[in-house]
Amino acid sequence: MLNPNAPIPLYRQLADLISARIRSGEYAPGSRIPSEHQLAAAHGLGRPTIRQALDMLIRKGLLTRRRGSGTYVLEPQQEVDLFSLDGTSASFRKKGLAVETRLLTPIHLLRVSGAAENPFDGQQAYFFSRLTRLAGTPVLLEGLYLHAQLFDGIQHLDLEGRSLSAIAEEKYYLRPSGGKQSFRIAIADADKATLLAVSPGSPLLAVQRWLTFSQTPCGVFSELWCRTDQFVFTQTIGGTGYA
Amino acid sequence: MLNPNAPIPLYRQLADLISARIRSGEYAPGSRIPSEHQLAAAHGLGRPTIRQALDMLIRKGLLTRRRGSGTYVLEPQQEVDLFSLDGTSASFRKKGLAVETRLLTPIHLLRVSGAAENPFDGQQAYFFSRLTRLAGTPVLLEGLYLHAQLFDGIQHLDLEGRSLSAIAEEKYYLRPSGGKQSFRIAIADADKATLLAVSPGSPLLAVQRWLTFSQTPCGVFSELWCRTDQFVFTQTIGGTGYA
DNA sequence: CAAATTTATTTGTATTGACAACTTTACCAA
DNA sequence: TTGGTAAAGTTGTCAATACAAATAAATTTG
Repeated sequence: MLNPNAPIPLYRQLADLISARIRSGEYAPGSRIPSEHQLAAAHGLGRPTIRQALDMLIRKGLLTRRRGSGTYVLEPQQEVDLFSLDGTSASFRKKGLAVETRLLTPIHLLRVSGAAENPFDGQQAYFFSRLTRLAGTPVLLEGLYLHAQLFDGIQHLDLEGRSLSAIAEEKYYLRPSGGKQSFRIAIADADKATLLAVSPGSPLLAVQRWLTFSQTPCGVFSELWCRTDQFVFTQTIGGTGYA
Repeated sequence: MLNPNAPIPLYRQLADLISARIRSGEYAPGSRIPSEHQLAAAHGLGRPTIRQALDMLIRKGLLTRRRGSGTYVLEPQQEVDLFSLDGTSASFRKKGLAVETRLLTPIHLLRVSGAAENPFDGQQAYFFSRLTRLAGTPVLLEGLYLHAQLFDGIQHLDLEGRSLSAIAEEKYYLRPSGGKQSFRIAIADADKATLLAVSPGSPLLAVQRWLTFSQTPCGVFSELWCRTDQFVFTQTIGGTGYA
């Protein structure tokens, strides 16, 4: 089972094993996993090593500990999709509403200019835009800029029907390490009014987002224009970042 | 210095001591703190206890470790204030703009009713409201609801000039473990228009926020109405949550 | 003097052991 | 049957010890 000669430390291997048991349903949400002493006996490890493994999973939000009682599996938390709508489209799908996202501008490399807030100003970046409809009504317009070197070759991939965060993680091994976002009320110009089916001059929620990757201060910059008369822009906060 | 008979565990006391040394500048950003063995000798503690203290500070983003080299103080990161404006007021202070926050409604216990999105609906909760001015112009109106049991006795504390997150942490040992927020465009009614010095019917950014504490699904619910014509509502994302 | 090697230092992993603090279960008396 | 107490079980804190892996400093060699 656990291999002391492998380069991966034992506590890590155990965390992965327990994580797999959670994922497979062997340790169901709400259930209590074996005690630290039991796990130590079962795996032939010391209790501090068990605790290190469990500490990891607790920090990832998979488990919680109750002193005197045991260690319990938490309900799965929805992972925040920072590339787009966050929890919003998932909650709409739960309600059975049709969510449809279509590319407006296919992804291509361009030189960004005259956009002071865009971190790629004066440089090349990949750009694409898309429109999301909710039960047929356009509700979200997005423009995304991707770091040219980090996402080298992405224009050859098919973006339709794929989550950009999945692509970033699976193809480029990239996970955002943090970022910044801003919110303001923007007034719809003629183009955006047409795309979002509102009157010119209507207020739209304008969101800008800067995503940081570990070695890159800004790897993704996105701008979203939302019709909050049609839906509520919701977002999960933090998760485990404040424990 | 450290008191083994105090109810606070030694690793916690040490973390606080090191944290205070960082804050006072004794351990400057970029500098290396004493080694784990040195700290153990200096405080008469075992190394695992030292490591527990340092682990805490590393997770809070104050320190970083380099194997074979030592433990270093990180540049201060702006801590997200989830109780209010996030990074926004700090960035305004940096620009030398006067930020003034005043209580409108003093904190008191009330029974919440007829507010479907308020998690305290049908229950008692502490409530207070405040107005923030930027260079004299009202820009942010807030209403905050606090869990009656979690914040027992808070009405006796002076809230003026104190950050609610500092109070929550120092007085109640509470840190949010996560939460949810929503954004939409609201239309200013007469009251809000007066308070925020806009015309009735003007669009305002309406933010709702639900903060979770470890044993309490919702400990703090807040509603904010922001004039984004006067400032940009910005927010740091995640930080260490995705590492 | 520069490069290579060795030594010292420091963090990373892992162990056995002990006691404290809290929760749960079992048992007994009213 | 209910309430109180004791025992058992479990996590939380803390220790001493040991070796591995990486980095930094010192020493040696060309």
